[in-house]
Amino acid sequence: MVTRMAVGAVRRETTTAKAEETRERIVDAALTLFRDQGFDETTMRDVASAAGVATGGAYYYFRSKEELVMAFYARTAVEARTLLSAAIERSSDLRKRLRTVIDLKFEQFAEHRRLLIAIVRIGIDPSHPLSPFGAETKAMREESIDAFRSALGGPATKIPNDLQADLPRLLWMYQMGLILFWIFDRSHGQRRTKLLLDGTLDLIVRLLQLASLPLMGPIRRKLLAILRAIEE
Amino acid sequence: MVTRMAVGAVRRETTTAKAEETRERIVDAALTLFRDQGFDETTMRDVASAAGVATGGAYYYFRSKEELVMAFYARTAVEARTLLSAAIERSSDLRKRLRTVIDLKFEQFAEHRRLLIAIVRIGIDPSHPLSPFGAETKAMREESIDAFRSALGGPATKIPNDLQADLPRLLWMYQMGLILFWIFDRSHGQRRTKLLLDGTLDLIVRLLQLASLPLMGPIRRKLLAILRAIEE
DNA sequence: GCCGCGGATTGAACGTGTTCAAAAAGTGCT
DNA sequence: AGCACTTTTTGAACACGTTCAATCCGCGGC
Repeated sequence: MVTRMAVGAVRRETTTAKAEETRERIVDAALTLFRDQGFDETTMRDVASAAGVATGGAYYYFRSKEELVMAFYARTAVEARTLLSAAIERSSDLRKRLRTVIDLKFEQFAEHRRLLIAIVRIGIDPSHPLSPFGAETKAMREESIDAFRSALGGPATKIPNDLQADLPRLLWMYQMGLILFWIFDRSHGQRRTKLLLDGTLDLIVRLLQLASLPLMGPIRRKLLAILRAIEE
Repeated sequence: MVTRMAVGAVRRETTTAKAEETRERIVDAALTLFRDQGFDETTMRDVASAAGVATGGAYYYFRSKEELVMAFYARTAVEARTLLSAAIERSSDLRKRLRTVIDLKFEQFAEHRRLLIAIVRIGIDPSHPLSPFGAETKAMREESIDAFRSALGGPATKIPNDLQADLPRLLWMYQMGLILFWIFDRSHGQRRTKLLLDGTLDLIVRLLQLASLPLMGPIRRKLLAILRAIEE
């Protein structure tokens, strides 16, 4: 029998402590090298020798070089869970709560912009096993979406009933768009992403307030109808 | 002195007719193989032998395997220009004119979905020399945007003045989003993309009509302010 | 202490995209 | 035709991601 991790190579049921330690050494070596010299510039031979294993050593634990990047993604997801549950509650304003969720992701990613370029190249294709849109990463994705659900949960902004169910997913997609923009934003200190975030978040909160107006009803329903039509 | 093509390898000023013919043979071989068996599944050695040149032969004309894909992109862009100018004028309704522009692109791409996956992987990174968002492809991009400009030009739908300048670019970005969705749409006959196109185009035309209402003024201006802030 | 078993590790080898020095083919001049 | 020059073509070689048969290691049973 074989167990499959949320993100990770196919692993046998039993693993020794030493093996687990080797695995960690490989991830550490890889992420450090990726961060310091970039994904493309880092050789699997580099990773292996930094981790103190043979040339093909990493392939016992990871199916590919790309999968090593996903180990980073998995690490930050775990970290985010604990950090967020505390932080969200601290503000009651919807705008601020959404900011908290988004800012945390950016803080986590700040050191690893170059690494994320690789993630995007991989992840843009939903049929790739490691895509953030694919089946294999569903658990992680749902957790990220849940962050937005709890950010929406608290405050008094009235949200139309028909929007309730889909809004967290929509906001998650919005966040993915922001991250994409940020990765490729070459303005100083990613100034432009900040402008985009400030502007669009404002706009979103405002639109949510307007969304209850009768005039917006048809448009809102249309939008939701489209959204549902294109889901499988 | 060296001239640089819109999309293509660095070329010397003088080229013989025979060289031009070799170049064409390589492009033909590559695009055929890419279409029939996919980008990743096609070897540069395959391309070379199908084109009747030596292993590294293609690298005299193209900087990389990826650049061969862009040759396809360039071909369709040239083709689109002649097809569109005739087609757009035939209908006066804004919605139909936009449909014409978008449908043509999809018709051109229909046979080459697998090939476009490679384009997306490359093009998603604007710092890559061959990205459709990058500097090297600017001429092609502007031409595509122009198609939307002329689609907007004719009919009587009133468009707020401040939107006029940016709307073609916005619509082009919308089209890029659609294409991205289409590429990865695995529903039968890309049914879902069709639904998305029908739905969103409706929505866009309706929003454009609403955009002149006084209530929408602040939101419209906000949106435009964001758009301008994030451009370089 | 030794055996046998299965998880863990090795490193040579494969196929790939790409490079490059050398050879060939072409061009213009005398 | 012969020569100098440039453009084009060649194919061996390189570096990389990846595979896999062979080997090593640790542990339970005798």
